[in-house]
Amino acid sequence: MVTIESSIKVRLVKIGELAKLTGCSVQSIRHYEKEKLLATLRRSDGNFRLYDSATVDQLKFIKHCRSLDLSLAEIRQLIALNQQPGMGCEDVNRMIDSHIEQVALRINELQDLQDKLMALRTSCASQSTVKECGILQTLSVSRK
Amino acid sequence: MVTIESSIKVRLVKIGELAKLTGCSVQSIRHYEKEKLLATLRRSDGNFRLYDSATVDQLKFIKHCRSLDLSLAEIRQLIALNQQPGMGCEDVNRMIDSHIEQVALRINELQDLQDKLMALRTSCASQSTVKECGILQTLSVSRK
DNA sequence: CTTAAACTCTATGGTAACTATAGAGTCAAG
DNA sequence: CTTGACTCTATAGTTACCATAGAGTTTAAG
Ligand SMILES: [Zn+2]
Ligand SMILES: [Zn+2]
Ligand SMILES: [Zn+2]
Ligand SMILES: [Zn+2]
Repeated sequence: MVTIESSIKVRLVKIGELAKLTGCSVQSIRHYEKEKLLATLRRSDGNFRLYDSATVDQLKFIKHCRSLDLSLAEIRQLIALNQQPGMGCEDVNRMIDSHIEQVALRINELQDLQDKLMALRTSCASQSTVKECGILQTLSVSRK
Repeated sequence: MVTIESSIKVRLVKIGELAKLTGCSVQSIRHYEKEKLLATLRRSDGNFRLYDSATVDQLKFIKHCRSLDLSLAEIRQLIALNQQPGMGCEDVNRMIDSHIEQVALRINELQDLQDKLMALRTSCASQSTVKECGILQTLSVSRK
């Protein structure tokens, strides 16, 4: 923790403490900076990154988005939108809708996969040899 | 297509035709070779890869496995097992079981995600501005 | 004041399973 | 024998990081 004198006193934290405050890793934070999701406004004399509490909140926002599996590109877009408070939010809605759709698609794919895997699994009688293993035999036959 | 004279005549295909026969991309095939899943037994005088029908089958096996989302490492293991016909096939069963479990876990994760996304989506009244968008507001609040 | 632990810096390489180039060489038909 | 289609190797890019190396900084204790 570092306290800097200017017109106001601001509590600044180094990257390790920011990581603890938000539950992000230090590498992630540097990565977000490289990807322009998070700015480092100050550096110490020795070139250490210093963050204020607004940045802590910004990173929490990012983390929240990531927990919903939004991509860094999508988060970047949300941040940009957030800076246009007067605009309509249809783009936000569209993004979330499309995300929901992607997730639904993926769930369906995986469910199909699961069904196929279960079917495959039943083709082996547990006490079999490799030569007679129904799983390997099934895998060797191509499907249409 | 190339026909080579040895003790037997063998029909050999180049990589492009192998790709068509199996539905794999040419790059995938070369990638599988680099990853030791598929051997190139012959080359033309000009160094083109030439494949026989056994290799076509081998690639179909790989493709079938990939359609079940088995990793290349797992497929490599299955191929190795296939070459030990006398052994018990418990390892095969274990691999499929563990795969099924992974897929189930992933489905659950995605379902959780889906629920959160739907809840988030309801927080926006469609005709809103960015400043008042419930989605952005929700994302700005960290959860415990 | 000095030293050592703990922290941070940049840069680089790795992950998985490919896709997409670039630039050069090969093959098959006309 | 030319030309277009094909193939070759090598390299970079994809995604969101993690891991490491080697160097410098900070801070607390001695
Ligand atoms: Zn998305
Ligand atoms: Zn079996
Ligand atoms: Zn697996
Ligand atoms: Zn909205």
